[in-house]
Amino acid sequence: MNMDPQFSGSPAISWALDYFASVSPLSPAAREALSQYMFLESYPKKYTLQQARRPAQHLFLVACGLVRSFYPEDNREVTLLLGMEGCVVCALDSHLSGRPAYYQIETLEDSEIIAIAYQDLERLYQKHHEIERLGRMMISMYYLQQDEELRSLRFKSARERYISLMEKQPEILQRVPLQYVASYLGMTAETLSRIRG
Amino acid sequence: MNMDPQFSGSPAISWALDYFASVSPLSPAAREALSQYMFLESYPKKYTLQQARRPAQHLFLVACGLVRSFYPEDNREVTLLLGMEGCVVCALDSHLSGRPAYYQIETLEDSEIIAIAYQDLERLYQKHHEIERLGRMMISMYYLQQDEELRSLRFKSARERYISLMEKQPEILQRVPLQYVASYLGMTAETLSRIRG
DNA sequence: CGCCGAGTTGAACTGAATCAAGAAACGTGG
DNA sequence: CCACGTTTCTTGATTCAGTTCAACTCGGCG
Repeated sequence: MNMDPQFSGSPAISWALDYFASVSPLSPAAREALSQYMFLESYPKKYTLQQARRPAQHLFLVACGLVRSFYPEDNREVTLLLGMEGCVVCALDSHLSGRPAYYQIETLEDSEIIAIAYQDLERLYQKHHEIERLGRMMISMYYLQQDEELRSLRFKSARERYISLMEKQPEILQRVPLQYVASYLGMTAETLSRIRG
Repeated sequence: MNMDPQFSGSPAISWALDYFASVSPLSPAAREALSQYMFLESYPKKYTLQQARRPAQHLFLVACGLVRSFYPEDNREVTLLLGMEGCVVCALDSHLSGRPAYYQIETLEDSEIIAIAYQDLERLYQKHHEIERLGRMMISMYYLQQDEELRSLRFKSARERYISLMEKQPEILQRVPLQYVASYLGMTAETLSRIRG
């Protein structure tokens, strides 16, 4: 691995590249090409990374901190995803469909975020077969996640969904305001509160 | 396009290749390579293409007829997808995760099905960048479909879901027994019956 | 005919939403 | 450090969409 900071970037970016390579192997050339288009930035709490109803421009990787994506449906927000360190968050719907995003994305804590422009990503896909594969693997992982969520909404009760979150991602319950957790689990804040009691 | 039947196969297979190429362009070489691994077969009504709790071996493309995939959850089946002509149906969860499939897949009418072995597909992905891209595009489409379903389950009432099916795929209501349509829409057969009245 | 699966209809039940009011926790400025 | 307003969380009473269970109808088909 090339440790020249010009190419490998900050430790956060190098960590992110390692993460990508663990999903699908990357040659030094692909790794270097990818690193050219990854940008690390800091954002304060409550910062909006992606505005709903606008086309998505970037994919985000949480290096540190916490973000959520949500539908600003009606007057009632519905949280879709709570992403902690190591989580990729993006308005995939917009990226894939080319239409404006349904989702909005914002930080819940001060965060370090790595951004990649979709435009750059498209070019990287074309140029590097390995990166195209990485893209395929990543979206496959998202598909599976969604699949599980769908199953969970269809078959599990509110209480069961809460219990399975407690088992799988207990940290979330510590760090995220309960109202967001509630809508993430597909229930009202009142219901969540009762379940916890 | 090579019309030698050895390569372009039956009209159904050639149609399927055209469909794939419309999702993402395929060079003659990639097209020919893909065609080598596509097999057309006829199945009677009620035939099980994919057994639940077994690893998925094939991806299916409906050339003609009608199939459904469903969870054989508890004693109560839940239909996930009703696929008519031109629809790709597979136990993606199993293919992507490597674990046994949750889904079961069966024909609802006598059908002509094109099958591709996942094993062959993997090799094609590695060998042809264009096919890898096709794979990425296809799964992206699935992701978006699922995304919409999730939104629909979260935000729409039973009646609204029925109406939007009537608008988008009215043929389904003609061809599929209502009990399956009901669970596809995430409601009981009784509820669907009341909504229709 | 009479059986059988598919669809409809009715009555009672229930999980979760809604509406409303209070209690705790939090941050900000004095 | 406390007082204040604001936001977050809890608790209670009521309502509602959709489920469940059970009976009944209809249209084939042996």
